[in-house]
Amino acid sequence: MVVCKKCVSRLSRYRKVLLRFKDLGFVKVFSDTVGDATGVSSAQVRKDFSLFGIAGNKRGGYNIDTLLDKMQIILGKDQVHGVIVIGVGNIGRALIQYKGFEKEGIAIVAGFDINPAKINPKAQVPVFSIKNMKAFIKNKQIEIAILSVPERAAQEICHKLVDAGIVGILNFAPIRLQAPEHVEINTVNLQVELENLIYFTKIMKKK
Amino acid sequence: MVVCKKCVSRLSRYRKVLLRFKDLGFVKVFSDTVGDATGVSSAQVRKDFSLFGIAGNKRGGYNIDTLLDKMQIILGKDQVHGVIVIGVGNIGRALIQYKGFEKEGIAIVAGFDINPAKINPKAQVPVFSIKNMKAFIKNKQIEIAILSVPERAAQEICHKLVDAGIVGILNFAPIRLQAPEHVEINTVNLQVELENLIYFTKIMKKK
DNA sequence: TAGATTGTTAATCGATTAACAATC
DNA sequence: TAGATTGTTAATCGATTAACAATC
Repeated sequence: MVVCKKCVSRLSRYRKVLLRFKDLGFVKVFSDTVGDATGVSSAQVRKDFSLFGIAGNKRGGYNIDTLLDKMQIILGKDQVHGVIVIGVGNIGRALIQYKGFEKEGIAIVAGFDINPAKINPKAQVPVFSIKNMKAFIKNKQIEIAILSVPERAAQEICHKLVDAGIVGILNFAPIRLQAPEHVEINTVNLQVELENLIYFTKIMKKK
Repeated sequence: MVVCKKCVSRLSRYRKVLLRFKDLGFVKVFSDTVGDATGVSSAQVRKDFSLFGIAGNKRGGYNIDTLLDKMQIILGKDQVHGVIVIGVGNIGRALIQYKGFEKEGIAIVAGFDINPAKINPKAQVPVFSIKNMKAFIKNKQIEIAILSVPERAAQEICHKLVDAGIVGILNFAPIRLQAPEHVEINTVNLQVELENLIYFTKIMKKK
């Protein structure tokens, strides 16, 4: 088995519950404990750990601090990752104002918008004109961008981002972005999520 | 094969591109066309269609209007679904203000918050106290809720929602919610998405 | 008719789980 | 030591793709 998106997402979630366990004063955990807390089978937990080169002690489980140290490195938590937000509309503004990522090594460092009324270089998280985007990305060596522009603008801006050096995009526009192989794109499509819920709740009622 | 989340999500996406094709004046499509536009294999498209009981014409492809009519029904677009937002913080407010779902039969009809400062029953999308949540849900027969409260409050409110009759939850809190079998939960975890991008972009650089 | 596309079956692929030897 | 848990291999499960008969 090779490292896939799902594996990394599970790793994120393992880390989350391990931090909580540590907070509660625990020192070690078993694959079973972590599995229960994350809704994953214990076999899956062990397999994931071994996939990422994380070892435990037979009979002794896993030491939480050791796990967290390893995960820290794997998930790049040993450095702060600057992230920019393109499109300061409803969603974009929400993400810029959200403070929850800071302590997790993810810093939203700037927003960009085409609308002059949105621009505010003096704000805590400054918002600049899209014209300045490329220079900013190159200058600060930003690698990851959150794309929250209207659908019609998304593909063009995606090209510009890639051109400027962005290699990871969290896309909120409801389209499949075209980008080179080396660019990683995760799309969050809220309408699809809601339609999914509507479908399954409708089905449920029929039963 | 049975209908799974992925299948329904693909159906949503097929519908999206079909609307665009129709807009462009097309009358019929082939599994290949739809596949190309959505990044899915043509075999998958045909399989999905047949799974949802949608038939085409051998040699003649699929009629777009027929497809859209069928999908309309399957995805519950023949009625408006009222959705409420619990927690009017950054994300919650963004969703309440977002107007994009309206024409898709998804209406955000109210917000709820525990903070009196957030309450505003006169707004276009009114925001009420959480105390009124249960009565509202029962009264308006709301089935779907978007949960955008802080992590620590999420599980308790989830229980309350289910108790009031909610059967579908779009969860933005970074935890695995516990709920009865019949309740459908989709979780959007932005931190996990970003950590995912960080991991894969880091890997890419090593190569 | 000839050619192209659907609809479905069988083959493949990948991910998850079961099982158990290794071992602390 | 005896018992419990890891780490890994084999088995299973489910989803995707290939292939092709049916047919418009």
